[in-house]
Amino acid sequence: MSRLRGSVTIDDVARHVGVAKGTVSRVLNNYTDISENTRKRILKAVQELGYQPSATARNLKRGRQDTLGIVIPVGHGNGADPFLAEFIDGIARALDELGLDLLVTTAHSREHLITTLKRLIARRKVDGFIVTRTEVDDPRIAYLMEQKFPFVAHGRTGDPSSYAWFDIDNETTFADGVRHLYSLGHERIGFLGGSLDLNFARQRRDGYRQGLEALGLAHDQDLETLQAISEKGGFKGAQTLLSLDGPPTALLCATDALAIGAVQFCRKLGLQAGSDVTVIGYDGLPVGEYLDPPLTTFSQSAQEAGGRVARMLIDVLDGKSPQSLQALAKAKLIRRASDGAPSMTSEALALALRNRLNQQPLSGSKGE
Amino acid sequence: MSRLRGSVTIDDVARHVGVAKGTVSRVLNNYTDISENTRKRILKAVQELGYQPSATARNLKRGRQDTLGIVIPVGHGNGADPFLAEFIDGIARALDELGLDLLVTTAHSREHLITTLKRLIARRKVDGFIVTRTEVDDPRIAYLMEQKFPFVAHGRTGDPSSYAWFDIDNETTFADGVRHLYSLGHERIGFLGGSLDLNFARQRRDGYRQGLEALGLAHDQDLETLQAISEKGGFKGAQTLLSLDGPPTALLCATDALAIGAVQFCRKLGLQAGSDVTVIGYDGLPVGEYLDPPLTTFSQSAQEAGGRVARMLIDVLDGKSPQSLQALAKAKLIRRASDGAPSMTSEALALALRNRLNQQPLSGSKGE
DNA sequence: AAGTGTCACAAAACCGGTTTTGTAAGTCAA
DNA sequence: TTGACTTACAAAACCGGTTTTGTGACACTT
Repeated sequence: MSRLRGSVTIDDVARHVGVAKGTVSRVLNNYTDISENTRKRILKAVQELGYQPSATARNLKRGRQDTLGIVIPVGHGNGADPFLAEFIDGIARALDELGLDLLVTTAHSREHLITTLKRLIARRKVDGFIVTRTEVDDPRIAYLMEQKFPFVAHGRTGDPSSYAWFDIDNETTFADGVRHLYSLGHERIGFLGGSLDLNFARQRRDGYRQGLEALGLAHDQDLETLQAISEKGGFKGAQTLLSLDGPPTALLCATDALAIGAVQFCRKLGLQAGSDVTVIGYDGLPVGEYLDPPLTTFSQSAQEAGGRVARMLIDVLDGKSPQSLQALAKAKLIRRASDGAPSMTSEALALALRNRLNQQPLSGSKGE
Repeated sequence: MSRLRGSVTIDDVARHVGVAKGTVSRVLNNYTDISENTRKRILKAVQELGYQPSATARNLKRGRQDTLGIVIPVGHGNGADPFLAEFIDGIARALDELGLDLLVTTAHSREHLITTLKRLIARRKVDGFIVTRTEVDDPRIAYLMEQKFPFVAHGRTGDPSSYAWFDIDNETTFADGVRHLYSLGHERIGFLGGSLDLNFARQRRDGYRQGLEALGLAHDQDLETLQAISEKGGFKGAQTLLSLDGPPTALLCATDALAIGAVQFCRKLGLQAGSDVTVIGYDGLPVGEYLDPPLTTFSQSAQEAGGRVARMLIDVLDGKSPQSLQALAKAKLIRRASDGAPSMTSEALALALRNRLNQQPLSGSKGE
């Protein structure tokens, strides 16, 4: 595996002009102690020979890689996360303007996540990390802080006080969601969430509770269900909640994937999402617009978030204090057609559901 | 932006043991001319000090980066490509096993694509490239071949004879699609494709034509439409084809995004996809399963393709001849529910459509 | 006229590894 | 016993840059 690309080096340029290589370097790095004449000759030679400095050699001396890293957790669900794809796009765009690059690796378990982090740090392949999908008690963040290695988190952990992060105000967003549903006329509002290990899932659940409390609505533990964050999980969650004696007339879902599965369950029972049952998601996935009914969802621009986080990390590398780099954004409700005033009360819904279920016993989940 | 990570160097290890640093290097690289005793002492010190070699320094000498690059075209559509997300996952997994990493950059125009390629090559940040979404006449591939820089393409170009590639047999797949539709009873089969600059789009169109010919069906140019590869494009394409005097009873779409838009158009007109009109996509997007109706589609494993391509690139770097690294795979039809026997003839469909269109004039496209 | 700066560049050190070259000590055959 | 090989390692060169140090030529004071 040899990669002996016989490319032009700084020595070639120096020899071509007849100066020392240090001089060439100084010209290229805009030092002032070079005569105009020499500068021109060197620049011309650089042009002619098509010289570009080797990032590796430069990095070795500078101790910097001009490369940021991101480790993506994969495999604990089905396929890649559409949010992350746009997020990475946003990062790459921001970095491109600064001449930095992004190293992407994946990890399929918690241990592997840390192993990969360690390897990249030890080998000095990156200058800093972007951490996504933070957990309440996140081993990656613990490790990076312990190592004092620069990073920025997209999402917070249980104690977000001492590192840089960018996050959505999940609590407020979900409290707003509850308020929105209440204003539509819903009083029994269900929450379909994900594992509380994930910080955003916990915050969204908390926001849901806060929303209920602010409105003086009773909190009913039965109206909360936590599932795997996937369409399948959404299907099961909707099944759980709608099988209650007093089913919710609206389902606030922690992600679009959950909402999509919930809508599917409704359709399976012949319920119209948007009138018989209201379903709201979160993520603003483009495909939501093409579902039936088009999905009402909270949206943040993943691309924008990526750019923002990348720039924050660069600030950290420039020596800014991480504590001063903490920002909260709000998600926007995109109303499409899966929400609306309830067409029946919880009691009527329960009755309708009982009839359907008797007619048509469930197969448990959509199967292949 | 200083990154003076005071980490352990090979000199520290050498001094700690009392040997020359070359000796340490030889131990770590499994040279045989080291006594068992010395080897043990060095290994112990490495362990104790937690030494890990700097990738940068090693790369400088070796002239190799242990890093592969991928440049993703973005921005000429809406958001990130879900296929690519899984594809990258597949690459990253394969590379992880070999201790290599993946550098991801994005480019938002043709020129930018080449600029980025040039920069990465000149700066020697990567050892080879993976090129995706090949065009019939692809400037990236032309450039890489001219530079003799190692790469593997996912997808072919007009002349795929002299480089390494992995591709789906688009022609056969789409010819099979036509055969499948014919066997269901369809005789007027439409094709909803994308720009012929993209090689896969062209091949799928060609496969469609070949399928018709093999079955002795007439080829009607009106039954082909090319649109932007997006849900919006699919919506417009379906509108175009179904507005014909003799509309197709089945739509073979070049991608899932197109199919999703086409199904939306059908729904808007009150047509049931799967009976009134058959729609088949290509990509096997997971979300297709949760559409109404669940989308019938051709599928290839993006993740598998990523792994395959990564391993091919490593073979190229190891010196294998690119010509010997060319592989064609087949996509599999995943039958869900958007295809079926036609419920009406083309004439009946035309009549039905005319009535709908009079009742309910179109807004042109789905709006916000 | 000698001392002092400045200018513009050369020369060399350095970053942290790998690889080549050199060599003292031990082994073996003649 | 001596020359030829091994063995096991030290020393140095090298990768391609950046940065520090050194220096000759000239201008400018006093």
